[in-house]
Formats: sequence, structure tokens, C-alpha cells
Amino acid sequence: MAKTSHATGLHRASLAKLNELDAALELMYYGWRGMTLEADAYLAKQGLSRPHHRILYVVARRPDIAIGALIEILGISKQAVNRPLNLLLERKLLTSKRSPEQHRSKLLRLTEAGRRVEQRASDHERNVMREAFDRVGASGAAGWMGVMEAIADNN
Amino acid sequence: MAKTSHATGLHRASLAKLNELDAALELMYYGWRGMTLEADAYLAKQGLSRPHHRILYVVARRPDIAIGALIEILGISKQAVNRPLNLLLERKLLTSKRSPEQHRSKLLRLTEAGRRVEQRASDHERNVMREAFDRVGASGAAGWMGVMEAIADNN
DNA sequence: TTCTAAAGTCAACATGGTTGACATGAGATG
DNA sequence: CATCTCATGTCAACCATGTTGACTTTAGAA
Repeated sequence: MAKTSHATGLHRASLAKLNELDAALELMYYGWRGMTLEADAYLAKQGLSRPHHRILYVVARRPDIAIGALIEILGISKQAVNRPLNLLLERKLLTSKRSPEQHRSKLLRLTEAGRRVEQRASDHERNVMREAFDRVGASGAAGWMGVMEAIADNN
Repeated sequence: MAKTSHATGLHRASLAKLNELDAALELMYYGWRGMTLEADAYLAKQGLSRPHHRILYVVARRPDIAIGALIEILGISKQAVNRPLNLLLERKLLTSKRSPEQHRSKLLRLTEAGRRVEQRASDHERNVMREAFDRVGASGAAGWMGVMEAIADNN
């Protein structure tokens, strides 16, 4: 299970710290990479990538979401959503149907296959998080959540 | 200072949690975005972006680094490094010189202007981190570091 | 019937990354 | 000296992900 840092050609650099908080910046960078690495590799095997996963993730948690709402949550333009979304529909990982009362909006849902891909990709990420939380215990996990909430709400 | 979540077109989605750890995945996503948001806006004003900042960041902490070592730390191909690196040299944010004893390698250094840009961009990120750490206190900060180290070393 | 909002589509473009192929410059070795 | 090798530089082709702008289609609402 121990992967070498060279597998990705990337390793946590031993850089001189110019500032007390430099370690935090680097941890954020390599932490993000560390969490997404295996999930991205899995997605790539399926011919998918991060934007596809983001769509599947959101639709899994908001069945019958309209495209407009999806676009707002993803924070990208409808044109940017269009390509990955169409691929997911073609590949039958998603279905879209007109709402009975709101025919304007198309409502998105995962198919069984879509649910499976979403779960497996997200599982890779959750496993990384679970291992990390296990290593530091409940209080460390709570600290992590507190910091990340503060950062996330900075936008 | 309070920015609306709509400024970016992106907001923390109120998504149903299918899994206990979903909150952690979302926090990582929005946390990364939150930390880099202001720095990216500053860099964009300078006509620069994240890859330029990464180069400046590394060279600031490893003066006289050779290009090959830089490539390895960044984890991208030399061709991908080439364009942003050349821009930084043209803009005189970086200098390169042949090493006296190792003429093969070019050694990179920041100019004063480069140091200034690097500091300002990194300051935006550090400020976000500092505020978050202040909000949760030392034990929370320690927990955050522990979790992020575990994740970062997962690669 | 006409107005409007949601969705879809098309074109052009920027950026950041990839591989592959090849040129150059300079130390190392026969 | 000649040649080998390695670090670097450069060029071309390509792909993915995003952008803006312009336009069409669809269908509910006025």
C-alpha cells in the first residue's frame, strides 16, 4: 500500500520555510493532491475526470436537480458544464427527463451505473480522509473541520 | 471584507449527505478554493496565475535551484514549466545564470520584483490560514496539521 | 399571441497540461 | 581530440477545461 512519492513525479518538497505559515500552504497543496490522487486515477480508467465526478457527486445528493441549479453549485458556465454533462448522458451514467409540472427544466438523476462510479470515486477520497482522521483521533478531526470551515467560508 | 458567496458564482452547496465523510470532501474542495481565491485574484491583476506563483514560491525557498530540480518539485513536464518560466524571466521576476562549477545547470533566483510578487501572493494565502487558525486556537490548528500531513503523505 | 426564462448549441479563444522529436551546450570518458 | 551523456531548450501536435458571445429552441406566462 505504501506508494512512493515518485509514482506521481511529485513529492513534498523540502523547502526552506520563509514564514511560519509556509508549512500550512504546502500542506494544503499536497493535501489536496493527496486526497484526489487515487480518485483521479480511478476516474481516468473510466475515461472520466474531475468535472465529471463533480457533476455525479452533486446529482447523487440532489436527485432531480435542474441544470441551472447544478451550474450554480458547480460555479462554472453552462457551456463548460455542457460537454462533461453530455458525455455522462451518452454513457448513461445520468438520465435527464422533463419535469411533469415544470417542462422547462430538465431533471437529472443518476443511473445505477452512475451511482456506482460516483460511489467508487468518492470512496477513494473518503478512505483517504478516514485514514487521516483515524490517525489523529476525534479531537484532531474536529480541529481540522473547524479550520476548513473557516477557510471555506472565506469566499 | 465580507464577500458574498455569489461573487465567485460558487457557494457551498447545501447537499444532502449520503455519507458521514461527505462533509469532509466538500470542506476540502471549498477550503482549497477559499484559500486560493484572493491570491489568484491578485495574481490575475499581475497577468500571472497559479503555475507562475508555484514557480516563484519554490524558487524563493530554494535560491539557485536548477531547472531539473524545480520540475521535479512541481511535478509537471519541462515543456509545461517552460512557458510560465520564460514569462517570469522576460518579466524579470526571475533571473537564471549558469553555475560557475556546473555550467550545465541554470540556477534560478528571484529578483526584487519577483520576491515582492511572491510575498504578496503568498501573503493572501497565509492571511486566510492565519484567520482560520486564530478562530480555532492552537489545538485546532495542531489537529488540522495532523490531518493534512496524513493526507499529504498518502501519495 | 407575444414575451420571457431555461436550456441547448456553435464558434472562437485562453490556459495549462500532455508526448514526441530534435537541437544545443557542456562536462565526462575513451 | 572524439565521442558519449546529461541538462536544457524548443517546436509541433494534441487534449481538456474553462471562458465569452451569439443564437436557437422550448415551453410556460402574460
